Amino acid sequence: MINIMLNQIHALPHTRQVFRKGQYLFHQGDPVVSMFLIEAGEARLLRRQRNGGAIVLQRASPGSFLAEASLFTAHYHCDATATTRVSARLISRLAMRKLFENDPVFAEAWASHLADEVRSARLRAEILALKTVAERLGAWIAAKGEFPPKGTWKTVAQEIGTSPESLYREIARRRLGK
Amino acid sequence: MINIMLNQIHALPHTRQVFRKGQYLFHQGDPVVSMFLIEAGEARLLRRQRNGGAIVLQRASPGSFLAEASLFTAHYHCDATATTRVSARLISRLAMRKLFENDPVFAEAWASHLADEVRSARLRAEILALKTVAERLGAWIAAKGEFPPKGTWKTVAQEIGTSPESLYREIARRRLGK
DNA sequence: CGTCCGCTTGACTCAGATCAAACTTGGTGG
DNA sequence: CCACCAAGTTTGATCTGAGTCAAGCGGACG
Repeated sequence: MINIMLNQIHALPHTRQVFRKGQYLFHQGDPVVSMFLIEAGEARLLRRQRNGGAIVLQRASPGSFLAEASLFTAHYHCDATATTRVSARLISRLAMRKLFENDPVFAEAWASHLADEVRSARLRAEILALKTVAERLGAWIAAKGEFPPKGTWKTVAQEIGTSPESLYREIARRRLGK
Repeated sequence: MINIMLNQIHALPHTRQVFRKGQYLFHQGDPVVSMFLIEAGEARLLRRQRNGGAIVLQRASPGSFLAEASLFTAHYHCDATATTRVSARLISRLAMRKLFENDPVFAEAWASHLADEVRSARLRAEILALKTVAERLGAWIAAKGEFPPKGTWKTVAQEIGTSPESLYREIARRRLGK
């Protein structure tokens, strides 16, 4: 289902573009002409505040779209920057909209994709709302269905919003039968 | 736009149903026959684990849909329970799908609604990933554009994943010019 | 063989959770 | 009008989970 969607999208007119680390993919206020499908690296969607700080709204890694909401808005509401060197596929927004309007199968696949994103973002939020590392790891395992394989621990620590050291300790604790 | 969608949805065949606190709205595995629009109270979507614990996947408050993803799946993947007394509007899933398939305007509105949900869920996750209460409150204010009005503080504390006391202290700290 | 990176463990420190106790406020009913 | 109750707010005291800094270990890879 999701693959059908990706196939259809890949068939659309597009270009590839590479961004240097720190470079902007687009700015708030820019007209939306393309959808960004990240192929390598990491890009962030963020809103700058007057005090200089910035809130991150999305972290897009390879395989994910950068600002899904931009399909239906004329201008961007946020900035997007590359946190690493990024390679992205730029797909014509107009072509994607036409596809959405004329092909109910694609429309359903897209809505379904969005619903999945909602689910996973909410799950992440609920996990992060837990107070202890033990609970967060427990929830992560319950959600994924498996114990995180060695080699991914550092990444998992980031996902559940804790320091690598704390996660290592929690894992060690579990090994000792709690 | 969102209002158009709600109007269209309200015009669909539906029934209203009240659930007692603790009652299940549906169980994992049940066939999806209706979409739930919460009108009063709070309902949670959750996945139970073998060890007895449960992970919350969504917290639906008045005005929001309970399991958006269920529009496109035949069976529920989770349980839903009422955390308070809940009044919900049950909308025929079939009717909503037909509307989605035949009315491009509705389809767009629905996808747009989902994109918004994605945005806000991701924002919540990013806020919860911040380490200090000061940063979380700062991000919350930046996102909402206003200081939380008195009377809502306890709720805000919950939203940003902290205890009411800690939030009160942080607010007091801000009053003293940082 | 050296270097990098992920992992491991120890020691220290501190933000914030928790418990507890007052005090404000609004609403309710007598 | 007042007694009274419930909720939200304040503030204090205490305790603990986990972030941080630091030092050491082991495997992968050029």
